[in-house]
Amino acid sequence: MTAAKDQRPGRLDDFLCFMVYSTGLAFNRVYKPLLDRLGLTYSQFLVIMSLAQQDDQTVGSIGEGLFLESNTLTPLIKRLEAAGFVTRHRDPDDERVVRVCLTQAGRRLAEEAACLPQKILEATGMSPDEVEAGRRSLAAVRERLRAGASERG
Amino acid sequence: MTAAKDQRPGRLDDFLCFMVYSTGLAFNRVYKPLLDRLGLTYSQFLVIMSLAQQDDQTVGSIGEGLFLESNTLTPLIKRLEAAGFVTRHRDPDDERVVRVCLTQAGRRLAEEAACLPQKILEATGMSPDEVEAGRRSLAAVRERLRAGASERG
DNA sequence: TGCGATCAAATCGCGCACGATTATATTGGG
DNA sequence: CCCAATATAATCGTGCGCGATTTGATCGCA
Repeated sequence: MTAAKDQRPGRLDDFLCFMVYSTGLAFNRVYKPLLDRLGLTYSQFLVIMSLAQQDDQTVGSIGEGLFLESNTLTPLIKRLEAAGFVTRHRDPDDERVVRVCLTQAGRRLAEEAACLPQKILEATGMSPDEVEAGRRSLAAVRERLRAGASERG
Repeated sequence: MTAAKDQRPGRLDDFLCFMVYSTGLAFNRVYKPLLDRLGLTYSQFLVIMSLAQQDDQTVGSIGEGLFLESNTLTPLIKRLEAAGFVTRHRDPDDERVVRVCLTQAGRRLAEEAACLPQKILEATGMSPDEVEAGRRSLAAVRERLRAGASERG
């Protein structure tokens, strides 16, 4: 049994927030060598996947899906443009808006990259049920965290 | 029902990796205003918690617990030192090693900060069982990801 | 019509993460 | 004992995240 007088806080692994944080690091480390071969960072990969699901999006709508804002996305998308994977154009109907589209090279890249999440989960040896259970748990956590934020903000 | 001919990849929310990533962002956003009042970033908070659990650690042992290396930790810990929360000293028995200790101010800070994870989870309204289920799922995911990495690396 | 309010994106500064390299100390084999 | 191998931190460059601010376009209303 645990010593009754032990006043020290629990190990970091006992915190859900740290588990999310450190699992994120672990995912990044698995993705990195695979994405390096495609010339993408993980965040860039997400933008490409978002555009593959729905092309010709604005910076704002990409950000809604990824929970990021223009301060993060603008330079990231410019790097994707410099690499030849996307194009950026002001919307003629509303010059405030920038529309982002996949190039042909971007679509080829998206096809190559689309299988990565599946491949990586298979390589971990987890059952689809295990994966789905974790995903659903986290979706609930994220929803709760965001709900609290919108109450206060 | 879903259209049979829809070949597009699933939404980002269908990926476990993205769920971990975006839940990490959501956690950070909840923690940030609270940690700002203490003058800490989330990573600095983790180092303080690690030292509260076990004081007088080396940079390396802190890194083992947090899954980080000296390239990330050295500048971070120097900022904690500049803020007066920790001290850094070369170990006289092995001058390669740097030992990190909480100051009195650091211990006071740790006491204030220790309740944050609990407080935040309570504020989300999730049941302890829900939280623990998510934590365990992720622990398994992280373990699998790290096991795969050590096989290859 | 004019003009302030609003909105979208971009810009800026800071602090992580992390690969690659470097500096310094310790260890071990001949 | 010496020197190569190893170990520990530190340093450097790049790309996020993000708060705060700025730039420029659109909207609304008097």
